[in-house]
Order: sequence, then structure tokens, then C-alpha cells
Amino acid sequence: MREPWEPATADIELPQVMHALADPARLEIVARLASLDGESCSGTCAGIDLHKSTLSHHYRVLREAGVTHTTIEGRSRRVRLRRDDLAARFPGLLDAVLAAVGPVLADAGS
Amino acid sequence: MREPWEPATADIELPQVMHALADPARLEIVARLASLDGESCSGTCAGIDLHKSTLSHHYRVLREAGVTHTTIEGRSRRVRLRRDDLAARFPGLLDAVLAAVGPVLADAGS
DNA sequence: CGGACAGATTGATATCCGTCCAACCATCAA
DNA sequence: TTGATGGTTGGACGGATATCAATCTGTCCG
Repeated sequence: MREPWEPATADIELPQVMHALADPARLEIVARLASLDGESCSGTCAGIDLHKSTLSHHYRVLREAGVTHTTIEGRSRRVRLRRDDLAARFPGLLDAVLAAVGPVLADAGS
Repeated sequence: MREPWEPATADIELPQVMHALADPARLEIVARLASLDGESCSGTCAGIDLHKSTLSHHYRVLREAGVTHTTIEGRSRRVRLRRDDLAARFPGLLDAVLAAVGPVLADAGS
């Protein structure tokens, strides 16, 4: 069990991506990932008021939809947006969503 | 009961729009509406193999999310995409989705 | 080794969603 | 008014989802 499963770029499906981005919690996660341009830890340090396991679930949904890429890094996970893959498959979609979700509330971690 | 309810442009919410566009059936409806550039009848003549009431339900979800505008026209309904409103609120989003949903299978009506 | 830590997994629960069916309502034409 | 047509509404039902709580797995440190 090295890297958790995620779909290949060509297998990313629009409805799944849309569904993954249809939840406020996941939208906020994605917005944070975008503002951090890449990395983030999943789980407790996400600054979202949800249970650990709930967060883990949301991260899984995002990953399995092809929105994020997770790298296991010791006992942490590095989660990154699959901007290039998404852009290759659905040009402009992620950018539009990120623009729509608005300025990330920021100041969370930094 | 003249025109069915739909949200004002400023009240269109991203999660609801995303959710409305996260279903294959609704995506196909939207794709058809886009290819027809505007109009369509809801219900039976949509060319989608779903029950009347199911179609009606999907049309309602789209309308209440702010994706479509419905005009009652006798016993029919004219459904149109709210392209301008969507573009004003979430620039590029609908375009990206329409591009992503791919070439509409067409030959539906014409 | 043993404890602390980060997160995943599983189970339970309540809710929501998509679909169908049947009944209903409004409009148009005789 | 009667009947047919296009859609909507409400109920039912199976399946998915979001959430939490508790437990498990794997990693880092001493």
C-alpha cells in the first residue's frame, strides 16, 4: 500500500468531477489547495470544522474523482490538485470553479 | 402560477450549480439546450429515455439551481440556459462544462 | 520495544437523490 | 363540457452520501 488509488487522466469522468466539486466542504478544500498551490496535509490540519474521518472521506472522494493527487509522506499525506490533468481533460473547468469559489478565506494556516 | 420560481442571478450558488451539473441526465439536457441555443421542451420530447416525471424533476433541479429559465407557453414549457446570468456569476464555468460534456450527440430534434 | 501521532477504515445512522408509478392539473380543440 | 395532451406533484423504494464514533495501521521518536 504505497500510493492510494486514483484514476488515470484519461479516466477522469465529468460527472464525478462535478459531483466531487458539488459539496461545500470539498469546495473549500479545493480552494485551499489552490491557494497553497499544491500542497496541504489532509486530516486535522485542514482548518475545517469536521471530524477527522469525514475529512478523510472528502479527500478520498476528491482523489477518486481525479481532482487531487495524494502522496504518502511519512505519517502525513501531501495532497495536490491535479491541475494539469484536469486542464488536459476539461480545459478551463477547474479554473472557472476556482474563480467561482472566490477568494479563499485564507489566513487559515499562515 | 405563471412562471415557475427560479433564483435571481445574484442568488445563484456555486454548490447548487455544481450539483445540478453533476448528473449525467442533467448534463445531457444541458448539452442539448446548448446545442439548440436556447429552447427546448421539457418532459416527453427531450429524447432521453427517462420517465416523464423524472425529466420534470431534472428540469426542476436545473431551474432551481439557476441553470435554466423556464417559460410557460401554453401547455408546453420553453427551457433556456441562463448563459448570461451564469457567465456573470461564474465566468467561464458553463462554457467549460459545455466543452467538457463534449459534442452533443445531436440529431435529437433536427 | 513502546508510546505518540496522522490518517484510514469500518460500522451505524440519518438524510438525500434518482427513478418509477399513479393521480392530478392546466390548456387546447371539438 | 368533454376529452386529449403536456407537465407537475406526491408517494414509494433502492441506493448513495455525509457525518460521527471507535478501532486499526503505519510512521516517527526516544
